Amino acid sequence: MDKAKKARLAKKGWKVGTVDEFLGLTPEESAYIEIKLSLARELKKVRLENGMSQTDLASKMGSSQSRVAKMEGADPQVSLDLIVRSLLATGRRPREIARALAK
Amino acid sequence: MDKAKKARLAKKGWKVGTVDEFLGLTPEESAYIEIKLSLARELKKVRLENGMSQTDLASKMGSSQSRVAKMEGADPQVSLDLIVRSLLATGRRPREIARALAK
DNA sequence: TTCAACTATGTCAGATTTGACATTCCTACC
DNA sequence: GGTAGGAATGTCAAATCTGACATAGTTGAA
Repeated sequence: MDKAKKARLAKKGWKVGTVDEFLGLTPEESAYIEIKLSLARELKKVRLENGMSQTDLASKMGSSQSRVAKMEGADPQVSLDLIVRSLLATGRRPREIARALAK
Repeated sequence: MDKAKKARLAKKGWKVGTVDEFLGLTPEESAYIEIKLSLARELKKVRLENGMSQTDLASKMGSSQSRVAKMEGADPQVSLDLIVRSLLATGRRPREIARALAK
């Protein structure tokens, strides 16, 4: 089982201590994941605030529903780039993205 | 000539108005580039503060000198992911990255 | 329950990004 | 001049990410 799979399991509630101690992540790795999770949550929040479905957002930014689902789930196969671009597509400005990043 | 090439030229001083009006970028595209530029500048700043060469940083994060140069130059062929991971590798924490992102 | 809308998950071919390498450019010092 | 260390640029095969699709799971309303 690779880290990606482990991370998905961990996300589903199979967490005992902190994520990084369970997975044996370096501080950099877990910080990276935290950033991704923060932005993923922000994306979902913004989308719902605007009353959009994942399909709506996908077409607005030229992507697909499944990829939006993966973004919001902070899937390891989704880049920070894509999440940031999605936030920008919803109208979020860099400053707001910055605020969300470390939240 | 594609946008990537244009952006590289623009960076070299061939700028008249704002970057986005010269290149005909959408607000989202230029916001994305601004973010990348901000983090790229931060990376260079942090590296120099720590007295490291590009080669030093590259080996510290398992990359190569040329890629570090491209990160600092906000090259279109470099992802935000890589720049963020580099910043984390230098010891920057998410909150500090957030502050740099919109600066 | 059935239905419909929405969301999650897995897969894949094509696109993009990666580290590595070679090469060139730029200073600064001798 | 020459030499050396650092930085920029271009290229490429391998790795990673992407949109699209199929499919399965979830939710809520009738």
